Amino acid sequence: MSNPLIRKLEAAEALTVEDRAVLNALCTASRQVEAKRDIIAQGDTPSDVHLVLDGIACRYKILANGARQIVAVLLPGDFCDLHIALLGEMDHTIGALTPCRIVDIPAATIRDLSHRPRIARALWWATLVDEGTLREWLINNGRREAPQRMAHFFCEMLLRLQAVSLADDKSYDMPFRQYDLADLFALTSVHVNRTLRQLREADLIVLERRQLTIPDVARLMAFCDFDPAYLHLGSQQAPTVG
Amino acid sequence: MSNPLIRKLEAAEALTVEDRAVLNALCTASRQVEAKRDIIAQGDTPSDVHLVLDGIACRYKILANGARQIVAVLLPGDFCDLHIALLGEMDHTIGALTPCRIVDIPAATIRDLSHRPRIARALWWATLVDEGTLREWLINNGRREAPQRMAHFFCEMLLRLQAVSLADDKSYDMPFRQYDLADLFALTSVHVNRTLRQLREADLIVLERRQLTIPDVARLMAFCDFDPAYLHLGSQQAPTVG
DNA sequence: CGCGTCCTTGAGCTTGGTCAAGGTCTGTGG
DNA sequence: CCACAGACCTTGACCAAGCTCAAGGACGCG
Repeated sequence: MSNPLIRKLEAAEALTVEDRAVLNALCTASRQVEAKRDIIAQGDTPSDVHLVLDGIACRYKILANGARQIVAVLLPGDFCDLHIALLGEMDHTIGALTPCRIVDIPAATIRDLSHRPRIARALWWATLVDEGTLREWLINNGRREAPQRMAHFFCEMLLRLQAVSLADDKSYDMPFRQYDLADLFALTSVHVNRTLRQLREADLIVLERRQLTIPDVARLMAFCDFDPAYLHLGSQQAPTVG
Repeated sequence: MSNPLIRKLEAAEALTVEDRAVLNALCTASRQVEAKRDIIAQGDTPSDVHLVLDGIACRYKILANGARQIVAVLLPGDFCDLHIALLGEMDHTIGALTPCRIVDIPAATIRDLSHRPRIARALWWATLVDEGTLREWLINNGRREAPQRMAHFFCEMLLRLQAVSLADDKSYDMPFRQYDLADLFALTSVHVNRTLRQLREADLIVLERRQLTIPDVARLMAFCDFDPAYLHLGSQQAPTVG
């Protein structure tokens, strides 16, 4: 099986054989986390960085008023909390949405990695892509109404899941319950439910038994003004670094 | 004059004399941008990365429906668009809020910088801090109501402006018009106006002639559940003591 | 087959939006 | 020193997207 981390980083930077060996070595010991369990909780002062090898997780924060906001969805090959290595804080929680296989990597190991120039640049690249995604989410949640907002996210997930072979042409298994969607979009689950119905009635999506199908992907993308450039998923590529 | 970029990066990583010389050399040629002018526009395919030496700018995107969302506020020492160096895209606009002094740095120069390990780590660190700020904004805009949302941002700006000596104990010049605030918070300017009045009436802020004063900083922070950890501003970090 | 988890729907409400009209402040030219 | 214009702020009246509360319904699993 190919290592999803290597697959992802090589989209940014051609790694050496040795780089790949180092990265593979990181992933030898993994642990299993059940769906809906936390991988690491806010308030912890962890010494490890967490990498998703398999499964789908999310990063979220619970506020004093009890509200939850999901701020990232993590797929195989994604680091949950790279910032711990350099910033040493954990002010969010990482929760498993589906059963996950997780690698715990000591923060010091990540800092060592940053001495390998290609890996360092690839990790920085990954951080920049994450930042771009966060910007799109801020825009999406801020300035699109519920139907377009949800549509936009469904498009993003289609492409990201395709990149890790978890989606086919036009459909994928939904790892989100409606209350997860609510906390992604800063809506309530009641409103998510009604909005999903609208999207279904407009034939923009089909959603049954946790399987999402997009009958006409181009039409859904047009509906929500989706431009995939921010995901940097490969077909269109960044300038290669000498 | 001390270089605000060096001041910022040294918060992350001790740089060598040579590192500092290289960074200083970057900043020799700067240009002036008037308030409300764009520094670089979305759709451009730029070869330069932009650094704010002086003044206050913001990153925003205008959607097809005409709505604007501001996704970052940039202070002296902040890079506007570091991602261009590695991702080669410009899907947002950078606009000057006040008169700004800007340095244009070729993307290739940034990539060269990434061969200096301390600078590379410091830049990565800066990217991670920006990402953390974006997460807080997503949470703030998503799950706090208008008064707390605005209060939270005013607290953030107080600390960030203090870090670059643009704010004193409890007040600073507001670089934002009310419609800028609207596009920061995903509200309308009418609602921003009413919410500002509420905050004023609760004696949480004083805002006159574009000068914001926070009579009781700890009280405002408590009001909006503000925790400054995500800003990673170094030592001075307790709500009560300065 | 019964229970827990999640989904669905209705009725009424609230936060924040829309539209529109004035008001204030500042800079400029007469 | 005044008149005017442009940019921004303020306010009112009304509207709607999305929220709250509450009750059922579907479905998978022990």
